[in-house]
Amino acid sequence: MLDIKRLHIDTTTTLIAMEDEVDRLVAAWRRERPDLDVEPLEVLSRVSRLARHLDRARRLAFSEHQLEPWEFDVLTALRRAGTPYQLSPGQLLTQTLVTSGTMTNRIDRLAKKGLVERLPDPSDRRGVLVRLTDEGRDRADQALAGLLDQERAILAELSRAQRGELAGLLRQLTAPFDNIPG
Amino acid sequence: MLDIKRLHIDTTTTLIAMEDEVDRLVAAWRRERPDLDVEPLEVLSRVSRLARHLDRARRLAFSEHQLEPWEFDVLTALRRAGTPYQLSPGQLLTQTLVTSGTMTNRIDRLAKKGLVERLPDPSDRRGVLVRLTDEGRDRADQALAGLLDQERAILAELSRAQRGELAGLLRQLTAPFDNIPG
DNA sequence: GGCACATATCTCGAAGTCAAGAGACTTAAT
DNA sequence: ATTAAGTCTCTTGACTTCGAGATATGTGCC
Repeated sequence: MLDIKRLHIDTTTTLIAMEDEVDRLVAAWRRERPDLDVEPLEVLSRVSRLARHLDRARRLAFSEHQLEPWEFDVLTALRRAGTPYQLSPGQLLTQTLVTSGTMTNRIDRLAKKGLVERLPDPSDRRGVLVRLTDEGRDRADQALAGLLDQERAILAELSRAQRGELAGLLRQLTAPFDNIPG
Repeated sequence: MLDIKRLHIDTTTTLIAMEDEVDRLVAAWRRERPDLDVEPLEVLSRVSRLARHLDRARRLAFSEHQLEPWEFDVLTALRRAGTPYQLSPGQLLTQTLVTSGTMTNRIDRLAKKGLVERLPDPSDRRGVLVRLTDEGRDRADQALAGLLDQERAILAELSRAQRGELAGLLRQLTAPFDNIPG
């Protein structure tokens, strides 16, 4: 059985690894189900749990700018599109991985707050274009800066080289999902 | 600026790294906001996106056992506790990272399906103990085996050593959240 | 042109989550 | 004993999401 904590110590050479919830979870499964190989949990349970912690941290970071995470997701998708900061609702939903009903609702609420506006698509009368207002762009830019500051603090646990390595390993796992449409 | 794809190639030595959505997202930010250092996104956006993909995959794996992901989370927390498979609602919420209102609702629904039962705590009359029924235990065991099979398939992208390294790096990020109560 | 099918967006109702607070009980200090 | 503060669980109401279907427009074939 692979001893992951030991490997970790080998790579850092300075500190004893701190235990986390997943170490306790895996130990519990090995006690209760010694017949099963639970090694996959060492990676994927950490991914899921870390994502939950990140959601909470993001919510906190955005609250300083009076933005909800879902608002940030939509505004930054438009911001990344570049000037004139316009996308169709359909393009927005493929980027944010939500359903069309949800996106309609989100656009309604963002428009009511004056952060986006709906325009008729000149080339397709079924369609609509969603455009970022100036205030929407500024709010997105400010929130992004705040988010990056907070993420840097979380990642300070790792050296630059370790962050690069981690990003590369994660890419190997995400690439199949992102490239084989699933 | 750190070139993460290059680092990745160095560590694998066999394959060209495939691009993923985060590479495209980061490239868009570097075009639109060249003044910002968006390196943190290389790690943490991948964590969030991978977690979303995992949620979908888990939902699919569990549907073969007529279980929702939230049901699995609660049942397995009890299963891991070991015989007699009892925990308080409070212990369950620290393990599943949901709020107390949500947990009350979940216990209600699981009890209605006959997978858990509520018992008065003999040592604290404010308290309740939630106990797994025999059927609940069997369903949890079956779903866990299915989940592990699926996770092994996702992780087949990585060598055993890479999985160990990834687990160790992730632990360094999760440990502060898990140990400093946040 | 007219018909069938595809596409884009919106509407609506059901379901789950959260946050805040209420109610019941425990603990510790006086 | 009594009081105050703390703990544990449940209740409530607002909010967001999803999924299915409705409406309007576009596209291609005959």
